Amino acid sequence: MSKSEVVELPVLGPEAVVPCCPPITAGELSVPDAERMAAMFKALSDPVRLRLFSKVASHPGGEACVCDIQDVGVSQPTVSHHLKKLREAGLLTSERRGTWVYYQVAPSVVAAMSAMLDLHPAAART
Amino acid sequence: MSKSEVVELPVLGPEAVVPCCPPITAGELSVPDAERMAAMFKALSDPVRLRLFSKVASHPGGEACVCDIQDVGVSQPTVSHHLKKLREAGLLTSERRGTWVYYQVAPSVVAAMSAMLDLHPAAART
DNA sequence: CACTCGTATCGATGAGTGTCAACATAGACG
DNA sequence: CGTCTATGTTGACACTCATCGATACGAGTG
Repeated sequence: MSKSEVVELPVLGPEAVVPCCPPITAGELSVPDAERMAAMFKALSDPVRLRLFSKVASHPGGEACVCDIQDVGVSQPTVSHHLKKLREAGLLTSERRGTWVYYQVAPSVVAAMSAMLDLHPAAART
Repeated sequence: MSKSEVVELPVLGPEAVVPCCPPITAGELSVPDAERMAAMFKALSDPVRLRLFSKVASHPGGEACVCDIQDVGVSQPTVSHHLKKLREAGLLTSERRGTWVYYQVAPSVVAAMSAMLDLHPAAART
């Protein structure tokens, strides 16, 4: 997991949601922070999207072709629609290689959630 | 309704949403797990709810009176509606003490998120 | 008991969302 | 070029949701 240490800017739009947010228990969230965090949670608030994200994340290298993950019980346009939403939320990135399109977990997504939730502060400090 | 009993919600069944879920990167989520996790994320996918939750969580003892947190820019019925949703999602619990109603962060909510995200596995395995 | 304050519920409404069928686009291959 | 496969886009529809005003309930207080 050495590559996920990098804090590079992925190919996100101008309104990427992921890089954000103070710990949730540290104090009252500001309105902009709350909106950013809510947008991120909203992207994961659908069971189909969650399963798609999970399938990509659990694939070797955090990368998967659409053809590998599209069996989630909904039609192909719906899969494409959900993948687009995950992309717009900054949780996934996509790349076309030949015939197929591959989706990757955006770098430092889980780490951003970790910071946001301020988990195990004692362990994190030491 | 009883006096101090606030546990009569018909919507919140025996299975609250929070206690759940394998790590998100460990493998493909099962459909029931995805639905549970999505419900939890959905409860936090609204900026107003996120700020309400944050206000409760950042109060001393993880507890706050509604009167202390209801200034989030929406009307009082809307605040009540959002608090109800957070309650139904298992993220908050409520208790009436005299005139005021106090909301607390449900135990092990953050820990559940931690397990779900598979953060700091060494520390989380305690 | 009447009045007031804090909180929950109801009903309505406008905005948003998940889903699909149909169509469009892009690359591979003959 | 034509065609096949893999994804994305569009338009429509049913459904959910966030919000509010009005109202009800519950607990103190005079």
